[in-house]
Amino acid sequence: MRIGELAQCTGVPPKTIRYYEGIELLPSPRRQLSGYRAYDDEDVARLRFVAKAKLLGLTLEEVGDILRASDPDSVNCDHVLSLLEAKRDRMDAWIEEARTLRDVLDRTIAASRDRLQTERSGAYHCPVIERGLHERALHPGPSRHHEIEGAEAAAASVVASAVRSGGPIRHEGKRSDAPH
Amino acid sequence: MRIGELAQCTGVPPKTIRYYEGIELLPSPRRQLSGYRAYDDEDVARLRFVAKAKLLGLTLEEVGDILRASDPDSVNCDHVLSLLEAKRDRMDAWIEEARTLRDVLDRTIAASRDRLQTERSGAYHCPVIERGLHERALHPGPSRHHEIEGAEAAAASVVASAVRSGGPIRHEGKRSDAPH
DNA sequence: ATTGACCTTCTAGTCAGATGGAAGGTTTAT
DNA sequence: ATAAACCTTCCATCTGACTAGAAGGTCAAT
Repeated sequence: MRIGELAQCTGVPPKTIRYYEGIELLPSPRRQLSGYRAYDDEDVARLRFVAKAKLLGLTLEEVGDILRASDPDSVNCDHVLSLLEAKRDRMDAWIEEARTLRDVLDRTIAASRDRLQTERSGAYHCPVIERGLHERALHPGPSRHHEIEGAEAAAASVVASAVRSGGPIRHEGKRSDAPH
Repeated sequence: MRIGELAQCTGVPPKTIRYYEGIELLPSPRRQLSGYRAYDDEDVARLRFVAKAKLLGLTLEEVGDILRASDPDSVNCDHVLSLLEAKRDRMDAWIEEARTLRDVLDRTIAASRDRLQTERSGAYHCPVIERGLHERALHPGPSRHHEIEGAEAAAASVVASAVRSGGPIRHEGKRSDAPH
């Protein structure tokens, strides 16, 4: 079986398979006379294991630990289980922090909206015009997001501790999980 | 005020301030005759705003959007609020996914432990010896983490969808949030 | 024979958010 | 005078998990 077929039947792209080999997550396979990588059923099973472990939230490093520990009759399942348990516990702590952060965010939003609410009264309200007419000459200071800037220091420190410990702040970049 | 003092009173390290300037998150400040960057109170306010927005979970790009939108009388607070709301909603979706993933992980652990439990019976049980005595000759197949590999496809697909949409799988690298 | 799909290695880039260090200039205090 | 502390620019590196592309070799079918 060549790399394309392995990719096909595991859902892991060829590039990624070579990458895994490069970081020594997977062993170097035999080669055909042509130089092409030759895989067998055990490779399929191993790569499927890697893919599934990854789905369960293990990092490639953790998966590598497991594979490398699979040597002579070591207590693999215990190792796997303890890794999974550690991961679960970390996720627990982590979801907790995320919830805290979310609530602080929500409270900040509510507070800010309240403040905005008291400013604008009528139906046809446009802050731009409003400020153009009344505020400009009176308060030529820095622009209005100082309102937001005034969020309580207490809240900020709560968030800080959440963030510090590896919180859920993350930008959704382009994540192409679909193989190929 | 030079960069060190700005760093001191905002808690943002000099390197990071220069980095922010480099990515055009902060404007290039005036320079002293010596070439040193010269900051004033507005720079302090702006950098504090950046730091706080970051604490609230906005990315630098989002913060940059806000700062850049702070031009001529634009509806800044609305912009800020909608960004924060979008962030909060994303976090909600995301905590939900994390919880799903956590539960799948937990169920997998429980199921695997059950299977292990049925294998080992007595008090002084060592899988290594056990297998050495009984299993080796009988089942010379691939090692035991195929047990874990057998996690239900349904569960895996649930996790897959969680992961695909930018789930909480993340390795805690060294995050030094403490300034200096 | 030649097209096209597949394979090889290698280098380099992506995302976010910095951090480390080298080589050198300035300021301040003793 | 000189040492320490601070500043400058520039370049490289880190995290994790890939992905893109170039330049070229191999294989199956028409």
